[in-house]
Amino acid sequence: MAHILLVEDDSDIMRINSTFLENEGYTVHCADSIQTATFKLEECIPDLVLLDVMLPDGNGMDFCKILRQKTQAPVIFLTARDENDSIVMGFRSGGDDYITKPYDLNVLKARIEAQLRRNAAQAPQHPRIDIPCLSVDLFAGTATLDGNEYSLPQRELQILYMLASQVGSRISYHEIYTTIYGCDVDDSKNTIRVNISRLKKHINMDDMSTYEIAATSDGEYVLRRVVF
Amino acid sequence: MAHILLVEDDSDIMRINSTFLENEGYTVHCADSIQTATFKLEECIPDLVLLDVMLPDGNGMDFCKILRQKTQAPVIFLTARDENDSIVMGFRSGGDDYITKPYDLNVLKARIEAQLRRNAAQAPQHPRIDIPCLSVDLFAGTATLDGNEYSLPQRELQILYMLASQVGSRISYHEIYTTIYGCDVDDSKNTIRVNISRLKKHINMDDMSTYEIAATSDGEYVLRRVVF
DNA sequence: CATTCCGATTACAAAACTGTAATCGAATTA
DNA sequence: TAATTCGATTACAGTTTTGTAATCGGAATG
Repeated sequence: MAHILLVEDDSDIMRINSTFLENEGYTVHCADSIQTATFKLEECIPDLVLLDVMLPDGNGMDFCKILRQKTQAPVIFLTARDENDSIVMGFRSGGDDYITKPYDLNVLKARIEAQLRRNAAQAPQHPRIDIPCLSVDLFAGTATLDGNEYSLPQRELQILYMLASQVGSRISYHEIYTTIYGCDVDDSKNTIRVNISRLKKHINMDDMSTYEIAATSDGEYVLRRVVF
Repeated sequence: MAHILLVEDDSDIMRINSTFLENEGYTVHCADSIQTATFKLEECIPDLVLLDVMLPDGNGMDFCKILRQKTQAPVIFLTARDENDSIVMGFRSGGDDYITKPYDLNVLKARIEAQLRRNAAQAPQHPRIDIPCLSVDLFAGTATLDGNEYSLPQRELQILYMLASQVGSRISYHEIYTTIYGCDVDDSKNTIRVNISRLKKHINMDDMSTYEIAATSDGEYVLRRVVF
């Protein structure tokens, strides 16, 4: 379950909140000052921060800016003030939500859940190329051709990625080599040839596949769709 | 130099255009009908297509749609008609530009260059994570920490990519394993541990680095920025 | 202080990767 | 038909990668 860092100097509120949140299943780390909070930040990794604006040794909003260098965890401000200016400043300093005291504990819970959900939702979708019948997933190191997935070694993946990112256009072996190796050498042609050969075999690219890798007479390659 | 497929049934225009373009350094493939053009498409890989709208065996715009299944090469329509309807239809069928006859050959040249430039310009920028002092390039298979670039093996790269994509948040070894291997097994913890250990050594991550990989007591990892 | 526990690191061996070189094979030319 | 050329494929060997198992080392516990 998520870890919550609660920064609050009023001991009653602190106790009520932490008890409530622990009962809800959260792991709660408490701090009653900016100094303590800074220290806590070193040992716990909060998934969310509840931050009182008025603290004995400073302003919660200022602390929020510092906090942002350490974590992207959502910050919910807790405050007695509900002037619009204050709210605006809270968001501007990097806050994600703003709750004014007194508040209902179930509202607190709902807002916490909303923030955590939002954070979890930003699914880390992998960078990939997706064209009909062919996709290349750089993260997974795989290619899917006509429904079959193959995991490819780096060199073959890089070449297929380059070709697939410009289906139907010529790419010279020279360009491929330079992009992959950062420089060019005499024998680059052979290296690329061998790796393309391996690639074709690896992903079972044959007459039945939707795509073919064609070589032109002057050292260029093209991934092209075979249309019957 | 670029290859141009010229589809035009008027033999005079054909000759003038192809001569001009060849003198400009392009390789020109000629077709005087849709049938011939379809055939040519199999043997040449055009970087750009000049397409007459009125052809003996059909409409150039219809052919354009078919052509789009084979290549993303820009298509420039050539036509005597300059009614707006026709132009709109041309673009709608997948055309990239529209030139009305009679036209100046230098205008043709300029428009061709513009299309080719545009196509080349869409630089295939690699998917990467970029956060201060750390970047991960999935295409190149490299990571740059504090200015030093290291090329990493797939497993380490995958882990670093996951951690870097959510700096400061907890990620369980369970989640890492599942994401990378697609399933989970009993001994997943050890595998991840070992690979993280390798990763740290590989990119020289130490006390002086901007980031550290912290492990929590319940099997979670966090990439976090070290702030002094 | 001895013991236990657990995460981090290291060791190891099988497997995979990959550049280079050799071989093949079809098309072209003499 | 023989020779040649050149791209595609295969062979090979050194290196890297990687899961598993062993070892280390600090903290907690008895």
